[in-house]
Amino acid sequence: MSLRHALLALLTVEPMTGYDLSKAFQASVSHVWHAPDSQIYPELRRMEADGLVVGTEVPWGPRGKKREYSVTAAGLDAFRAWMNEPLSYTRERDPAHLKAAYLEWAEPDAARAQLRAHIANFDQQRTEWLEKVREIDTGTSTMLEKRLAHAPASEHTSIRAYKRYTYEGLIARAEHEIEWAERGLDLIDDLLQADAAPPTA
Amino acid sequence: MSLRHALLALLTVEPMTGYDLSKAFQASVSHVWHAPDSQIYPELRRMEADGLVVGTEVPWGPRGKKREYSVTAAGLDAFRAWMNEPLSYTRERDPAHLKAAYLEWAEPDAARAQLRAHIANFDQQRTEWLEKVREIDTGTSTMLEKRLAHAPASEHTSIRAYKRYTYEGLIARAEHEIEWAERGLDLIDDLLQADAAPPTA
DNA sequence: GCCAACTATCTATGGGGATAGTGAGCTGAC
DNA sequence: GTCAGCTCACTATCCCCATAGATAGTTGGC
Repeated sequence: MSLRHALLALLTVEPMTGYDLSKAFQASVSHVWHAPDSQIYPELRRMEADGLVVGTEVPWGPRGKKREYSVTAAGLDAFRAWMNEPLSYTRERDPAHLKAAYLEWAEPDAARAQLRAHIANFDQQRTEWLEKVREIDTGTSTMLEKRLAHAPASEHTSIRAYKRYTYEGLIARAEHEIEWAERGLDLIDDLLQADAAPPTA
Repeated sequence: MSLRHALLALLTVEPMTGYDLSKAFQASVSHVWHAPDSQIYPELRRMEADGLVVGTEVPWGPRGKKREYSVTAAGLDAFRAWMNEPLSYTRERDPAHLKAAYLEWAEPDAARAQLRAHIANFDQQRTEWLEKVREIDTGTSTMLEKRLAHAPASEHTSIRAYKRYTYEGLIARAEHEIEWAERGLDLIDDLLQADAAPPTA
């Protein structure tokens, strides 16, 4: 139920079309939130029906048009309300750790491939987040700079700090996952070696 | 699509009823996988139709009966196949980090409550996983000991090692999340202090 | 002037999962 | 001997989301 809030979060920065939002999810904010356009467009309609956003037709080229959504006062209220209410932590599903717990069933090569894929996945995430932090620091994050432009100067430090804080946490998490998978690769080797040369004691 | 594999994983240890599986998800394996019984029973039926498991009626008390499912050879094949094929990493949704990125919208108290809830959540997980590791080490994990009883002695080291490895990773992750949230609490305080006493430079 | 690539929006279908309820039998404590 | 609490199984509904595909207009390069 919080695609809605993710959309509100992005729209607090500036009015956007469904397409813009879809791009934003695909690129910058992926791995924090993601949604296909087939989910975004209808949700925007619903949000408009609920008075959280208003859509206005904007000409696009000679004949084309697009629909740009901006947050209403009610939308801001809803977003603030969500921000002020605690999250409910639902039990998660974690296929990677599920598999790890039963790794003895996999061929050693498959087990290694699995862990390497884990590393590759989080290494890519890590790279993305590092780039985000760099953008925050150099002032080249378009979303952040737009957000700052609409906010009083007194809040700039906080806004910047929270963004950085978020991405730092994600980087640390990615690094932790990489480390864990690397220890797993070592473990596989150790177990195979122990197997090849059983204890002489 | 991998509730099915989670069920297979548990059933490789020993035959179980839907109720047993539901309990197993609620207790021990929650946070790695979780499913309500309303999902489990129909899935077991489907798995039986697909030949992955067979259910047998077992008497339970004078009049009652229960349906115990055990994995078939085809089920073992399917499980091994899944173990040997790489996971597809889908983009995840992370409400906690989404919120963190927009923390300036929350009241300071709400922000603190949010982070404290984050800490409480992962602290509880951490406690659970630590207990799991303790059970593994002391041989009091019923599931693990049953698994070992059915496995050749040569594999005992690996099985034990992979289980431990999994839980260690989860513990480290929980600790990382706690650390991150604690840094967040400090950050909130710092930003409020800076606000109260603006730079004199 | 045409084609490829991109922008923009929408619909359909199906699976997975959350939530909530029904109903039956069993067990043990009081 | 009965009531509370547990074991066991199943059903219904609704939402979220993934995937895929339809459609139409725009822009830029060759």
